[in-house]
Amino acid sequence: MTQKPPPPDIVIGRLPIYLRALDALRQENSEITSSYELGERLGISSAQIRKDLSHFGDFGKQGTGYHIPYLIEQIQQILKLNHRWAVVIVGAGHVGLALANYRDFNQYGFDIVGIFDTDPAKIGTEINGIAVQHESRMVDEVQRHKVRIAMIATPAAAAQPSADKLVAAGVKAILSYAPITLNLPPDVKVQYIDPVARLQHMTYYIQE
Amino acid sequence: MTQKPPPPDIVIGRLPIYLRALDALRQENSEITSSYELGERLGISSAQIRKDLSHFGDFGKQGTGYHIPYLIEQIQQILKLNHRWAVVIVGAGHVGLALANYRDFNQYGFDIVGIFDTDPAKIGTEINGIAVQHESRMVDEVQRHKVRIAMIATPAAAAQPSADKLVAAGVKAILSYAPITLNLPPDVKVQYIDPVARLQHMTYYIQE
DNA sequence: CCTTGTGAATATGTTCACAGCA
DNA sequence: TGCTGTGAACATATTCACAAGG
Repeated sequence: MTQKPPPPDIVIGRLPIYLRALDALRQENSEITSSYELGERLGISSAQIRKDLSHFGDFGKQGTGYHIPYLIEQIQQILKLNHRWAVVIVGAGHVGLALANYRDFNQYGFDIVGIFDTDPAKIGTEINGIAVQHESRMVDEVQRHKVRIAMIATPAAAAQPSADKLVAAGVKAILSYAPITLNLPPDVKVQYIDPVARLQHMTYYIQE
Repeated sequence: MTQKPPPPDIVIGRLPIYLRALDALRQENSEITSSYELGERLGISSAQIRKDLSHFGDFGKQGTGYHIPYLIEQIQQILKLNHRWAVVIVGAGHVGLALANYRDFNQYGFDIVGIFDTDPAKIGTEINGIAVQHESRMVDEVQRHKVRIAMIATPAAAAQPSADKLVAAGVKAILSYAPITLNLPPDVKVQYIDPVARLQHMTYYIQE
């Protein structure tokens, strides 16, 4: 198994899903699984799982399947999850607060090291043990903690300027909850989470 | 322009994004736009926008472009956004509360008509004018309000049973924040929002 | 000119189906 | 036998490039 072209982004996007399913299987004390079992759980074809994994190595054994702890280990390595990541949150509104309180980030290796806002009334309040700081402190703090990942939870109008500051301070990945398309250098990855758009997508299919 | 095959789902998923951009343009008092301008704003090729829209009709004028209010109207109609939708939230933890407080749902035509949880301590508390009710009341309330859309914000273990109850009560679309793949009848649409998976996707690309 | 709508060409993604090995 | 890994076949999605109309 060798191939020059980088693995497709869509494949990278499925690895976290596989990881999730593998974690659940481990919790159930399984040692071994197969592309068929994984596929069944995830509603994905077994062939797709095998082909996806084959981009990164030969992780399975013919006739047997995949050793769960080993495969988890490998996927974590591929996704660079074998160390913790520092993350900041921009915006301390309802979304920012929910993110700060979300325990899964810590559990999966992401440490919230700062929350920033421009509203003086919010500065100094503590969320989940982290003090809200003024956004003017953001660039310094991002550099000090070598933060590479940010979550933007500001109003739409504030998102682009905040993103620019984050990028200038060294951030390389942004998860944005603001409903606008951000303009960023090509080496910075962005992902958008837009619940309203997701609902609007589904209404198309609902019969009246 | 005629075509038998239904428009691809991926195209439906982009319509809300187009709507968002058109709304922004309208706010800036533009009357007319082009596939080029839209594409520029959204980081999408103009050809893709034209082809996407062509699945539903001839909305533009050669040499001129698209009339913004007209195109907004048309897309809203396609996505069935020309009336309001009743929505329930399952789970009154941090995520459920953030969703309940999120003003955009109301602004874009989605009315939160109920929030449900199983924790006795939460029952009766009010969020954004909506009382949290016990989950045992959920099926009745969903039927009473003819709810077709639900957002699930429960722990992973509770998500599938909740989804089953929702579907039994008539829900046709589920936006799930629980990190598991739900098993549902084919006429029920699901979308997942999983911030941890999104972060894990992006870490792949971050150079150390 | 400018911009749409669209076949044709290309690129990307998924599934099939099976050789090969435990 | 039971499962992986993978070329080949197929299906889907995107871009090209241009005729036609304002």
